[in-house]
Amino acid sequence: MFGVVGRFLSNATNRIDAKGRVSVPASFRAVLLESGIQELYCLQDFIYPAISVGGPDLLDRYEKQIASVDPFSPEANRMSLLVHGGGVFMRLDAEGRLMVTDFIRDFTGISSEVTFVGRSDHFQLWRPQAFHEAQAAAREGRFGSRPV
Amino acid sequence: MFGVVGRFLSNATNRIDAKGRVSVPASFRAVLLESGIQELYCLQDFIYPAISVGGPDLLDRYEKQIASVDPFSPEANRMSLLVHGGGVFMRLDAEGRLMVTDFIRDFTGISSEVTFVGRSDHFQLWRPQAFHEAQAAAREGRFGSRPV
DNA sequence: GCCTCTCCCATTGACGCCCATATGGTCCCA
DNA sequence: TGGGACCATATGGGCGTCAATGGGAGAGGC
Repeated sequence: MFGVVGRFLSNATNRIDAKGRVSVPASFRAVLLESGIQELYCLQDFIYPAISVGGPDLLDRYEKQIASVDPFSPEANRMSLLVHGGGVFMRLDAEGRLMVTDFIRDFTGISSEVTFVGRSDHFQLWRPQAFHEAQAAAREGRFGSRPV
Repeated sequence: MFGVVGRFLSNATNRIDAKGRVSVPASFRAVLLESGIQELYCLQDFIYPAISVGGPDLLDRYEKQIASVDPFSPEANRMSLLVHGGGVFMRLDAEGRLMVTDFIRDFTGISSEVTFVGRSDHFQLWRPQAFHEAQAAAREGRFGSRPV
C-alpha cells in the first residue's frame, strides 16, 4: 500500500485502549513483515525520552556502538546501563497491537496516547507532546529535553 | 507541455473535497511523470509551515547528509527525527489527487484549500494565506512565521 | 481463586479504486 | 471568423476493503 519502501517513516498517534494495548500503524507493520521481524527489541533512546523498537539487529548495532568507545568511559557505562539494563523484548498480538508496559510509560511519560515515529531502520514510541516539542526544538538546532 | 517543463514552477490553489482529497496541478503532475516519480516523499519543511514534496531522491539527499556524521551522535539523532520522523511516502490516486492527512493539516494549518508552490526540483503544500504572508515577508527580506 | 495476558470476533469509520460530471480551453472546418 | 466538436482538468460521489479500536472468554501465573 505504501509502495516498495522498506523503511520506517512518518509519525502517527494512536490511542491506548482499556487493556493497555495500542495499534502499531499499518505502514510500520508492513515494514516489519517485509523484514521478517517477529521479535521486537525495545530500548531506551540515548538522547530523547523515547523507546526505540526494531528487530534483533537493533540490539547488535547498539552493542557495537558501545564496543567502539572506551569501555571504562562514563559514556560506555551509561549506554550499557540503557541497552543491557533497559532493553526488553516484545511481540505484537494477532491484530498488530503491543502492550504499553510500565517500562514504556515510566521512561516516556506516555499515558493515554502513543506517537509512533519512523527512524528508517527502526521506529520509536513517544508521548505526543514530547515528540512535538523535540521536533520543534530540533528545527531550531536544539535538542529539547533529555530523558530523566 | 513539450520538453520545456522539467521543473516545478509557479503556484496554484485547489480545493479539498469532502473526502479530504486535493488535485495536484496538471503541470506538476507532468513533471512527476516526466521524472518517472511515483512514490512521493513528503517532508515537513525545516523553516516554513509547509510540506515539501519530491521524489525518493529528495530523501536520499538528506540521508547522505546524516550518513556523513557518526550515526549515534546527537546530531544524527536530531536530523533523523526531522527527516525520518517528519517525512512520509505518499502516492497519487488515478485522477492525480492526494489525501490531505492530519500529518499535513496539523503542520501546515491547511483546512479547506491547498496552495501548490513550485520549488524547481520539488514543490510545496501551503495554507494559502500563510503562503501569501511568507511571500510578502520574503520580499521585504524577512522570513515570515516559523512552523508551530 | 484472582488477576493478567492472549486469542478471537465485532464494529465503525477511513481510505483506495472506480466511474461520473462540470467547466473552460483549443482546434478544426465551414 | 464564428460555431461546434473535442479534450483536459478539476471535482464529486459509490462502494468495497482494511485499519483502528472495543470487548468477550479462555489459558496460565502468582
